Amino acid sequence: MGESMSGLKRSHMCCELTEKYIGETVTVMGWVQKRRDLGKLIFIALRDRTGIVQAVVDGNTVSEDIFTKAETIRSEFVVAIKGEVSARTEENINPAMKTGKIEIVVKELKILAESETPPFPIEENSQVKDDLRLKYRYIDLRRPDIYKNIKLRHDVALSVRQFLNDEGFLEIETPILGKSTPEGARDYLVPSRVYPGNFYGLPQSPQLYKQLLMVSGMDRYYQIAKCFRDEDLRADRQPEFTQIDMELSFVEAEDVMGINERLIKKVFKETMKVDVEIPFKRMTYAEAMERFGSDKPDVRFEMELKNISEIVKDTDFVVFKTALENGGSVRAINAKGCGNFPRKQIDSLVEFVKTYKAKGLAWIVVNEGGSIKSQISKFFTDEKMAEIVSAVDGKPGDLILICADSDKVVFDALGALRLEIAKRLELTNPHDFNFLWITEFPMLEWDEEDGRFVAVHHPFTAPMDEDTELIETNPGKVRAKAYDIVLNGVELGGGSIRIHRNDIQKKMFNLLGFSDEEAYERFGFLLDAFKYGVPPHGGLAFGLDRIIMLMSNSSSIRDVIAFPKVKDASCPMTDAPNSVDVKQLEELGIIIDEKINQDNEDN
RNA sequence: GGCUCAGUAGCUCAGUUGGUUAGAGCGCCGGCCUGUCACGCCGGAGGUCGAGGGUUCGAGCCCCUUCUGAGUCGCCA
Repeated sequence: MGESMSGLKRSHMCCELTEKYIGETVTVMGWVQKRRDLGKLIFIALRDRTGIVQAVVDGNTVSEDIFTKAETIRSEFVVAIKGEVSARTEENINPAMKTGKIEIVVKELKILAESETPPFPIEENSQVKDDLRLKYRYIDLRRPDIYKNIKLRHDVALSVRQFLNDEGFLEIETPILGKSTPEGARDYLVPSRVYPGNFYGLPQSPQLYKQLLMVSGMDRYYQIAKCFRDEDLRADRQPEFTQIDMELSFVEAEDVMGINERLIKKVFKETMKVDVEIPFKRMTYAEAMERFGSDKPDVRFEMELKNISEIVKDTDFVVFKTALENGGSVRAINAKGCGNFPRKQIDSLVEFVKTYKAKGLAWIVVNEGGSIKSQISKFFTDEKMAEIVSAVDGKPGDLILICADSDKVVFDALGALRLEIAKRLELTNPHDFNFLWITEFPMLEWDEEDGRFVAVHHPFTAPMDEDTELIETNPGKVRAKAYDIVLNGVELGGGSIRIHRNDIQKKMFNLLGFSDEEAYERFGFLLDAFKYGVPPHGGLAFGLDRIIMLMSNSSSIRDVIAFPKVKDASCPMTDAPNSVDVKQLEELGIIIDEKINQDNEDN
């Protein structure tokens, strides 16, 4: 049972205490990181969110009552300590501790709460498995590295708010209970009690609301907004996540990008003391695909894709020939210095690209002295082989990897392979922050499954002025006023200038396969709003979690979210989602399928 | 939904060709210790080897099924 803290008032956080407090009486409260009991002398390492300070209980000078109490202390007990800050003698200084030059000589000690032995050690660089950490997340959050991430997240959010405030933005909340708009990601649904059988949709983003706020004349809006997507999880994807969401009136793409460059510069400077150079590099979507096989390239290293279709176009090699005949391409990357990869490693690269639907990889090793070894050399003359090697600037010791297929497969496979090789060779430095804008995205892409165009960004993205004509003639070629911000190969955010003309918006919906009636059914409120004076506007949204993940060099987004979910979107701590009372369901007019009930029991 | 990897003490892991009573470090419990800070020394407890089934004289190890977690592909306008 814990003692009352009455009579004691905390005077300092643990790591506030430095040499300048020597001689002062202070009161600190926190968790016991460690008790080191030397018999008649007991050291207590006391921890709060600022760090650890050492307290010492001297059996010769302290009352027997306090000493006995100190002997019962265990890890993670919550204690209050009042005592005098004292200098450590030279030989007792601990240079590894921020407070290592001082210690608190205990005068009063209260055990405010006892603790069971924690299920895993509370220490930095924990190797404990994720599910256990998440079941006891409140303990996991005591670990300094996770605390640092949560603190960094706070600092970033604060810095963002200050910057946007200075730039004239209003922070405005938008509804969580909204209208389901099943275009794109799957919505989370919330049943309505008042209208049984009807549902709210949780927002995938505040997109429509922020555009309406522009119609309202709010001029500049931002929100640090929770968003929800009912799709499968990944290391960098959670079902609920946070966006720094903004929208501006009377702006062009350049204005939005400019403001966000300055925002990033300020945030990195203030929270990380990192200088980010602005303006960021720009690259069109087409260039990014051609050079890196990705619309979010990691440009910290080269290993660029080279199209060698022209060189090999007359080949009899059936793999290349088929790819080219079907309108695909043959492209290569040069893994510099990897010519010594053992066969097994090359085989594993071949297996790797199969994940991306590539049928295989051709490879060429450039030997010392310039001769080459390749399983495809019998299909090509020495001159052709030399041409291929020189196309990717092959030098002795290099490994050239070639993929032939449809452009999509080649880009996917080689784009991913490039990253995989970089990972194996440790070519990237996580402390380099290499920002990049990707621009001129295609507005639409053809969905084979649905047999219709779908919006690459979203249906409110404006086409580029010079491509407006193409909407009628060649929709697939229309480029959008859309821009993504990419950091070290991770898509941090994206935005666009929106359509602000009703006629173009309707055309867009028609292209996406909606009749006027269907478009009205879904987005009528937006189309109506646009009748009453809509300013040209555009905006952008950052994935806050991903930014913090990269800033903190975390391997998963989970490490920067206080209470994240695991892979099946459940929470091991609270056991959400859970079944509910029949009564609750009845009120909502919901009947659970017998088969589902059966499945749940079987599990 | 597919593929890959993992699951052995509270935690992190080892466990050989299938062969005696399943081990280590840390942690935990008890004792000793006045300068520790990865405290030290002595002693101790702690195991449904994820679960179920099978093969075998014998299974942590082999086979099948299944559960849990992670990564990834699909998916994520």
